[in-house]
Amino acid sequence: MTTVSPRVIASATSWIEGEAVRQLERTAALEGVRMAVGLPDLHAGKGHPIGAVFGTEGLIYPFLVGGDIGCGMALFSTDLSARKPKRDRWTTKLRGLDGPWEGDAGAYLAERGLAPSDFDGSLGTIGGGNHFAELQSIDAILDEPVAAALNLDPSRLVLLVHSGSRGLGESILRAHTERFRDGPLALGTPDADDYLRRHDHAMQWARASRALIAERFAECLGAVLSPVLDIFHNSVTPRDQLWLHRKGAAPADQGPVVIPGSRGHHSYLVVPQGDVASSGFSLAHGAGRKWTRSDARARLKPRLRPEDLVRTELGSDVICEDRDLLYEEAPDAYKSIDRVLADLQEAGVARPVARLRPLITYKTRGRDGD
DNA sequence: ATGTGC
Repeated sequence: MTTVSPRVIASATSWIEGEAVRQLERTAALEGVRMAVGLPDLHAGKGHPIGAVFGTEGLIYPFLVGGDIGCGMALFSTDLSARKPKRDRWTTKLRGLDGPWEGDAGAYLAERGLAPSDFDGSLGTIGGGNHFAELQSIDAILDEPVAAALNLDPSRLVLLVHSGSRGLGESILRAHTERFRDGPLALGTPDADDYLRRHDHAMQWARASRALIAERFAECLGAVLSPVLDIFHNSVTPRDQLWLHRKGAAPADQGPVVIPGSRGHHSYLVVPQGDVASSGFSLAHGAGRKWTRSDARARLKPRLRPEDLVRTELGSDVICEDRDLLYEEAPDAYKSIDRVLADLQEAGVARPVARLRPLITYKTRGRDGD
């Protein structure tokens, strides 16, 4: 059996944890894997790395997509003026997003041609972990023509939503794992067809949920939205003769993507360029974790109070009433988004279009909703 | 990541 050598898209000065590279190598050695690439935000996950793409032939591995099938980033422009942001007022008005949507989720999904599921009560909710909805200003335009083609207007704020398929994707992976553990599915078999059908449903559910999160957020502020882009970073999809398993990897073959920094740093809108096959048709999906969740709590609790974390270095507000989550998701727990972007630029696979600056990040109002 | 786990 031939083993492919994984490529890591990162300069020598970028810190990549040894365990993440070992996970990349082990995963690259799985049966049927023909291509493995670590993106600059590569970090260790639970057995397999995050910030990576694996191309297989003949087989698919549901665990390489993970439980949050269809997780991704959606960007919307708003009619809110960037010139005089009413940050305090908006921060007060942003509530009620944690609980179930009061509207008819089944009808919302049906309008998009989607069948109902047992998890539709979570549609339009952000969820936990690194998920968020963030109001941002367009700090700098770095590629005028591309920005203009996307109708980006620096005088208006934008809304970035990071969320996925909540309990739905998790249930799909669990059903697979109960029968096959961490085993693959052979393409063309009924089991593979069944998984891919459910996977595609979870993808579209996640996209619909991001749109609904944005609508609920905008409704709190009385804002009007218009969609700019929506991209998946957890998925398995065919490309040429390979099946690309993206686990925390943005597509490089579907136009512009947003790469979020930490909640205290900028995000970048970038456009893929050059030989994107060299990076597995993929780009980084974020800054990447530097510290595990437990490390972040242990290191930061002694030196930072929650009050220090709800206002960031860039002067943005973070709405996060879950104390532990505030530490786990602190900007210091993440690598530098500028380094990640520089690595992609040096590899010749992406160039920046706009720099986005956080104004208000909504994580959670707490377990009781609001 | 998780309508989260005893």
